[in-house]
Amino acid sequence: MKENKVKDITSRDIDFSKWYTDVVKKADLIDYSSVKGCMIIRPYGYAIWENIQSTLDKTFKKLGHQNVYMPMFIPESLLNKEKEHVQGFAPEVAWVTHGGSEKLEEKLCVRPTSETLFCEHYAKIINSYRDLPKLYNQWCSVVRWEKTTRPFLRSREFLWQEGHTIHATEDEARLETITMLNCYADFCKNILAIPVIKGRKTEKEKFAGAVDTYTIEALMYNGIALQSGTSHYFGDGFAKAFNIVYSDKENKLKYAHQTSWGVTTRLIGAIIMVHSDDNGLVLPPNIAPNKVIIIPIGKDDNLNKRAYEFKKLLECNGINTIIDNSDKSPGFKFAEAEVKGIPVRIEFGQRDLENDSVTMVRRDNGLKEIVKIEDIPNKVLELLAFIQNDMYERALLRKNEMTFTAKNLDEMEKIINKQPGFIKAMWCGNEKCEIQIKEKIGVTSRCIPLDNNEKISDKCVCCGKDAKELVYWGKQY
RNA sequence: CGGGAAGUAGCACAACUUGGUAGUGCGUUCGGUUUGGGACCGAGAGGUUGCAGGUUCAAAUCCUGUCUUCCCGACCA
Repeated sequence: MKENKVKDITSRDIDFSKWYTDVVKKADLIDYSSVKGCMIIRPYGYAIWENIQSTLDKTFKKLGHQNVYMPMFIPESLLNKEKEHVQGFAPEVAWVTHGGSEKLEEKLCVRPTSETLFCEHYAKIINSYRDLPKLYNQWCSVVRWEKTTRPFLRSREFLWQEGHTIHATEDEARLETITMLNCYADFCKNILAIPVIKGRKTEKEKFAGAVDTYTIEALMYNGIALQSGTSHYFGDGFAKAFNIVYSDKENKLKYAHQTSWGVTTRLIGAIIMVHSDDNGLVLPPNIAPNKVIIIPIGKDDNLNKRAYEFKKLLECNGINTIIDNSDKSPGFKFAEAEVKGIPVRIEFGQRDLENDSVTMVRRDNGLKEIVKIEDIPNKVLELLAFIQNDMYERALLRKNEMTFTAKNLDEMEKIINKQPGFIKAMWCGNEKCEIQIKEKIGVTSRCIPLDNNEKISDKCVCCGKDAKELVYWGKQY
């Protein structure tokens, strides 16, 4: 490996946690605020979120979803309507108890999630099968009073989207749940270059109030798993609690079936922990706010003029480009561009121009290439596609390398002591084993994979009784 | 929420042990010289030492509380 070119970033192989916070700060993604766990998302960090948002929003709309906005306050009585749901969220909600100096008659919870608000609304607007389905989504922030906080991975307020849909039948709702799970998985793969495991959560790990919770699980560089998105099938549980009924074609009253699904700013944490390196952020081209940075070397006016020409040329091809023509030294600019993870750097000086060429450098692997000026737009387009693809392939390879199998607890323990990662192992389906594995080995069930029928063994990894399912286990953020 | 560490200029740190009114480097501003991997010279600006109490003639320094950050656990996207 090359020497670390960036000052003040701890090596990720020496102290991964420290490295993560260093990158977050040095790339200028966030600043801390004076309230614990509440971060200021800086312009560069927010630009990444905006890209995530706009890409997903288009996909949602293509699939027929509409955006709405729900209030941020939930009356206590409303939150209390669905038992499991309250129990799951009550420990971490923030309450508003006063308006001005007046004590409120009923305290208001700051939404940790909006199921109850959507349900209350659906109960009002749904009467007939003709009113179904409703495919709503909202972009907003939610508040969960976390004890331990980390930028992007766990903050007390975070940005997300929450889709809430309601359907006439179970089949239709289940299809929606899986459709959205696939939508997230495809987004991670194609846009964020992050491979994920699609799966179902165990009873123990599922969302409070859900019949089934589906998840996409990504593996970070250090082998720790990150739940990166969830999609829930609610059955008619919420419909019963909130009395959401409709008249079907035979004029019989029926309960509706619901789903909800969401991804959060945590995805930014995933991008960092999957792709970035000791020189800072590495952004997949498809999500990078700026795809190219042009750095003219020297202060000749002509260099500047050419830089703007190149920028214009690239932007005509839809490639966001910035120029660094400050009077910092070239080395400084290179390092700065690397910390920020800009996928392609174009550098040129008088020497290059005399040969009608520029130098292009890839952020992901540092490879340099001399490119003829006339080839610039095509070459950049090609490079961006290569980078996107290579970043996914590298992440996939690393995920696969860090995915192990175990037939019994001893094997599990050996694996986890040597190198954290995903551990595939069979499970009998009994929650007692799940708890025991967590207590003894320190890993939790991540998911029961959807598209993997492998049989590691006939027996449960924990109790040795007949195995029912393959489970991905791992340490998690 | 438990266990540990830390908070002094934008950033990294020194001064704290032994109380006497804050310093270094980087950055920043201005002027100049530079430019192919974090340039150089000169001049300047920037601080009620996280906050609140207490001890004292006197507190960055000692004591108490509190807030924030980081690390390790338990809980969660």
